[in-house]
Amino acid sequence: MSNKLFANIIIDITHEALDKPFTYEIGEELKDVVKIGDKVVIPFGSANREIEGFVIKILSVDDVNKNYGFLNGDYSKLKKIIKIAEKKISLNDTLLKMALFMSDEYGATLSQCIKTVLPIKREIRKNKKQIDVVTKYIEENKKEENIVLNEEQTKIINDFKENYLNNTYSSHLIYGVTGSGKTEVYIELINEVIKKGGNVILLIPEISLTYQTMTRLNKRFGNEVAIINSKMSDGEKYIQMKKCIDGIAKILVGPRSAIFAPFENLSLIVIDEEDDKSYKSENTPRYDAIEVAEYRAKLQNATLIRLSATPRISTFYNAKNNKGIILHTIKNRANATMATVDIVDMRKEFKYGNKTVFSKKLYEEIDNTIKRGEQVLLYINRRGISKSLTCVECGLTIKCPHCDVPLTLHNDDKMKCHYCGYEIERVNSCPNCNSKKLNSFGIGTQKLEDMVKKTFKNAKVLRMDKDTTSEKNGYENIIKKFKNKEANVLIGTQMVAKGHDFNDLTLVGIMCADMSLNIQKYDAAETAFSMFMQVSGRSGRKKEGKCIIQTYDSENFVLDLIKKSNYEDFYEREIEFRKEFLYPPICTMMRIILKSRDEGEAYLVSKDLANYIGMNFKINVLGPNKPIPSKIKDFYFRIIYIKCDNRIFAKNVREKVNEFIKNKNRNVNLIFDIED
DNA sequence: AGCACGCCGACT
DNA sequence: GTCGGCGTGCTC
Repeated sequence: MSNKLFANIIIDITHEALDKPFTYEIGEELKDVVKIGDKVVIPFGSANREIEGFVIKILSVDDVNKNYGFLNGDYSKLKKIIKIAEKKISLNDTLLKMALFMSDEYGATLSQCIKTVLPIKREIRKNKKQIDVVTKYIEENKKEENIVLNEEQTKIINDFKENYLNNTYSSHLIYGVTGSGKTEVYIELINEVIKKGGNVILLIPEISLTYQTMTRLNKRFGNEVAIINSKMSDGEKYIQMKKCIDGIAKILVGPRSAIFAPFENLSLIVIDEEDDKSYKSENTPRYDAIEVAEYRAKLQNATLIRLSATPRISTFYNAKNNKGIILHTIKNRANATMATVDIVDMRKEFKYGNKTVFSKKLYEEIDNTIKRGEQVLLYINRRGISKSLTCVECGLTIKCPHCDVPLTLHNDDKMKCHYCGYEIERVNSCPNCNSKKLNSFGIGTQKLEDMVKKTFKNAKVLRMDKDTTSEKNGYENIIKKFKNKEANVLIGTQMVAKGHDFNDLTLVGIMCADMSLNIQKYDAAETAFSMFMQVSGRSGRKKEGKCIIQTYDSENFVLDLIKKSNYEDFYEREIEFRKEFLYPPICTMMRIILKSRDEGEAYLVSKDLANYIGMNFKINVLGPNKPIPSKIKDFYFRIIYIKCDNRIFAKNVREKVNEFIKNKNRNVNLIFDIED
């Protein structure tokens, strides 16, 4: 009787009011089976419908009496666990702690955070022909690479060996220009760690760096490397995770979700290209993988290393001001030359009668580069400049019926919504005034491809964007083709910017810099600066290279500093701006996003809420505003920004805001996003 | 989230 | 009388 066991369970329903543990009895037959982290099936609610939940604590009779004194030993009010749900990767103590951390930090339910922390979402069919994807990288790379490290690289490695890789937490930034050999440094450090039996997580930006990172790591560490990415199936992911749990793999490489690797003996977390935007999740919980990495490194006494040529402003600020990050600088460009940058003013081009998308300078350089047998990369920021259709007579732009964005014209004569996938045949007359005079504005990757082909008859063009990389190896295939010189012009969006070394790539064209510079966000300059630095860095890795930036705003300070390729001056200017107008990292900024099926409701409740915050807290409230886009998949959005002194204050506001909305009982959802 | 309970208007 | 609309409240 007295040796009954109970379990605290987080149920798999995402609702504020249900975001707490429920206590169930563990029946006699399950006593030896149910463990912390297990997924179980339980009866819930008056109808006892069967739902799933995670065991987060095992309780004795005493524990239950303490918490449920009113039961007076009558446990019949507590229901029993039905069974254990099918086993997958289970939730260990470290993962559970990370889930709790994320729930508290980012204001999502614990149930959502537990699901985020577990890499495999669905049941795995026991298919015997599962392939270990790592082998493909090994097969492709049998040749050895001879690496000679320079003085700066050697010094950093020796420092780490002596001081940091000794089983206590410390946090570092390795800041070095493109081509300064940061990769060689972290490979050496990984080597040191696994020699001592430690495990390593290496975070890389989503997809784009996978291929080159894996080929290099496999050369050095063979089958001790495991990998995950979002294009892999659950079965493929499972194989990789299992290798980590069984100790076959010592290193897990992957995007932000790889921070949840099931390693017990984690000693090192490396974050490559730490300023990459993909480390911050855009879905609930809106976690920053670098913050989670910091938490985990502290928890497991591991060393945390970030690397970048253009670190986040906040990272550099914390490193420079001794706020917990140790700064290491590599000054030499060890194995690459620097491209020269030219800024071309498109207003002048237009004035002198050039109405094409290529400035005279860019035209000539593309032509010359192709003639020399070398390669060209054209970068285009697709967001906002995709080809849309507008009526010349009444001014109507053809929009998606479900989202507040124009439909984009594609070559197959379809019009597509880039937010929800909605698709129609190209319309021939204006749905508003029936006019046949529909004009397409803007230029996307496809149109640019057409123009390049038309303008340069020797051009062999490859295009890399969402459409051409959707299949599993789409991204890698394009990179390989370009490396093999099957094409001499590569056109692409953000995804072409990252880390590839093409020996014969000597010209980079940034087609329209203004689209990145004019984004209405406080960190637009930061994002644009790193993007341009990265793209221009693709030029002249092995030979002398050029970069041409086309803009309507040639006096912009960001472009001037790109020309000088001076991150530190950029940092100084940017941090002054953040201080003057109070933005992170000087303050903590929280975005409160209201989401509703009803536009009026979104409007009214957001006004109410902004008012409430302004009345009750001494903080800066901005908004409510309509975000861009303000409607996605038939949900309407409003957004409120608040600026606080610190994160604790922001979290306190978040709690009160949740309460306020709950009591109002209105038909809106809240999403929180914290930055500092 | 999803189900039951309960209080009101409408109806064979 | 009684069927069913949805507002309110609870779930170990």
